[in-house]
Amino acid sequence: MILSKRTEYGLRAVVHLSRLWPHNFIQSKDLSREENLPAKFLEAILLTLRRGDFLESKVGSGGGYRLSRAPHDIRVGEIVRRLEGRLTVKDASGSEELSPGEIAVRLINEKLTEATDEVLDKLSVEELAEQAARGGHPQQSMYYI
Amino acid sequence: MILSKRTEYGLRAVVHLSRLWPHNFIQSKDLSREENLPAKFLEAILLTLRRGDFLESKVGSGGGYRLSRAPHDIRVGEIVRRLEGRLTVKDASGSEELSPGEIAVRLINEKLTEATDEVLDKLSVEELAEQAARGGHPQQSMYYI
DNA sequence: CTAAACCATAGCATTCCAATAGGAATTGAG
DNA sequence: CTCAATTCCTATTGGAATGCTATGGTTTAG
Repeated sequence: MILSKRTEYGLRAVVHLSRLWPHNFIQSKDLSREENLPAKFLEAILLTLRRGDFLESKVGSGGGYRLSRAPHDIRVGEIVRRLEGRLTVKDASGSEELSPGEIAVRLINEKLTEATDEVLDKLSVEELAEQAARGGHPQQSMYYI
Repeated sequence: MILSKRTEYGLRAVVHLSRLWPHNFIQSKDLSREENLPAKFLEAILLTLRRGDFLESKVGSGGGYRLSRAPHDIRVGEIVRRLEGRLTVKDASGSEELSPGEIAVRLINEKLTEATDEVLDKLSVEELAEQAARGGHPQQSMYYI
């Protein structure tokens, strides 16, 4: 159940971008340096995210990327599904007679998909970035200090 | 979040085997025919499961496989983890300083692992086989008819 | 005009996956 | 004792996916 590098880098980029929101653009090259990600690979990933309407870009000299929506309004699941490119839906082959074993597998897949989707959709990019900034702890008390 | 063929076939085999429990052995060849699985590939998978102590085997003429424990006592998660061969635990690299993005990724991975493990460990092989036999519905009423 | 940036496609190296090949070891049947 | 059936074991293959790079086009600020 491990994420691909593509998804991993994409998430890191998005988390980084969410900390700049809603201020101005950051350039791919700078982002790759600051997050220590392979430059050209990152470019391709950012492009995918732009096509998925998660990013806005400004072309030309002085251009760059920024989130197209508030981090609060982006579910982590949207990002992951876009990058992972999993359709998962290759069943639905209709009237085939399935053996109990095949049904069992379908059942497991459904349960897994449901569980992971819930995890990923329950969490906004804002919440994720916040938790990560706190060092990985879900909800450090606001009232401490 | 899709299972590998290896895991899929393994699950189908285990579900099949659970319906024979606790009676006698079934041979790899017959199992592959009845569940329509590639013979040699299945052999390798059964071997893995045996090494994982889920199956007992009898060698030689008249040999075969059977579950080494009651279907009630095998969690689906055990099977899947064995076949999927996931270590997932390649972090823990100690004192490295992680960026927020990296922490975010680790967080997501942890949440996903937790969620999928819960799904898979909540379910015994017996329950899975039963649900599959009913056509995929979790708990058809016992009291109907 | 030109340099800085995004946009786009093609390609490469490596790894992983699904499956097979070929045989060694073991055992039951006759 | 011999033979056939069966599990056990290792190696290998073909193909796809992954991770990444190369190259060049397009747009825009100054």
